[in-house]
Amino acid sequence: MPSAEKTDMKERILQTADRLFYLEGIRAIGVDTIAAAIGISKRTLYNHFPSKDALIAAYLERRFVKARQSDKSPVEQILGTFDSLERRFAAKDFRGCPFVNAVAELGPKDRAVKKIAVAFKESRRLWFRDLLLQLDVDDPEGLATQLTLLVDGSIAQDLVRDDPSMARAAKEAARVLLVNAGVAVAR
Amino acid sequence: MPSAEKTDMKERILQTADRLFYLEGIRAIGVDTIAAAIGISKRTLYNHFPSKDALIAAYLERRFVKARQSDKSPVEQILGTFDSLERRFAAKDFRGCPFVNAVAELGPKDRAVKKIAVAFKESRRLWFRDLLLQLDVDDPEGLATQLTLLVDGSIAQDLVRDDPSMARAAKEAARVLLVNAGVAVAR
DNA sequence: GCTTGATTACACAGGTCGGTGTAATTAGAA
DNA sequence: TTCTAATTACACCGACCTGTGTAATCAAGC
Repeated sequence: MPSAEKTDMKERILQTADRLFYLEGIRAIGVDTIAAAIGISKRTLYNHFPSKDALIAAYLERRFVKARQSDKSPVEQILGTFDSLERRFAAKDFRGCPFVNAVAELGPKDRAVKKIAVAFKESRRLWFRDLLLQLDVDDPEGLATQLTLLVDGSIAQDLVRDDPSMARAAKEAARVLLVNAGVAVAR
Repeated sequence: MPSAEKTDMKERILQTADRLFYLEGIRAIGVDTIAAAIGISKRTLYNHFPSKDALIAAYLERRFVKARQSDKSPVEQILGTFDSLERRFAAKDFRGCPFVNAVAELGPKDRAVKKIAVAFKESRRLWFRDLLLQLDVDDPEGLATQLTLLVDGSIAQDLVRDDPSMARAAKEAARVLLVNAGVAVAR
């Protein structure tokens, strides 16, 4: 009973599923493909996940990474978000927001997928909002929402255009919104 | 040889394909489903379209509607875009941007789909840019890009959240960007 | 009435999909 | 060694998919 390898196997399956689901699409990748890519039998995969739906759910939950702590200033963290985005856009393995893609792929009926997608979007909005609260702006809730629009907008645009500069355009717009809210932004 | 009905048939197929592809997803809908929904045989569908891929292409091209003329002021047209968006969000048959969804569904390899998606995004950016040119702003190209980020961002957010107010948040941000560019915006 | 072209029903090919059943095999723990 | 649990190979199921072949039917123009 290799307890270490058992979790490793589950994690290996998840890693491969993550890569294939994200890069090729959830509907485009079958369980056989995932098993073959790892070099395990399909039976083993089904010993760790009861169904493909469960694997999809685990994939999305694993993508739901919490925002990390940072000692940078709130403004730097907010604007730095778009620098990170630009770096991710430039990577050739970037293919949009996995949650938006999953909702688009699986349709409006899949309540489970939509639920986690909403939770993810809201968590990022709250991350922005908490930073804005430290900046004493008038409407942190509304401004946080607007920043998420710029994030998701640049992601969607880069997905179809393959143009990482969309992140910089979003950053410029974010800067204008911050300045308009009375935040002192280094130029 | 019903020449009028022949084109009607092709249009009827396209209308049904549009509805089902958009609402349920391209991969989720088979040609049998489309034919059955119209009440025609699958053979008839294949008499009008050589393959499902051709039907998908026709569907996307039909979605590529040119921007209509308007006698409203450029500012009203720009901000009115977000009012239209909010109305579309509120409709229960709204399910995101068909081009972004198609790219997300069909993967990065489908060059044809990506091409028309890029063309659509660029046409909307140019529509914004031409309006901004009439307003004599400093950087019409960049500002037009930023406006498209707000449009696509609100679409993506509404897709997962089902929250039409995202359009209003985008409109507020757009107003700030316009004011910042020196445009006189009615308040 | 005859011709012509569109449409029909229907079977079917060839493939992929998610998921299961089963018996053999492996490897670690006792 | 012996027991146990994971993994393996592999066949198989039913469902769905895109696409085709065929022969019959229908309707309109001449």
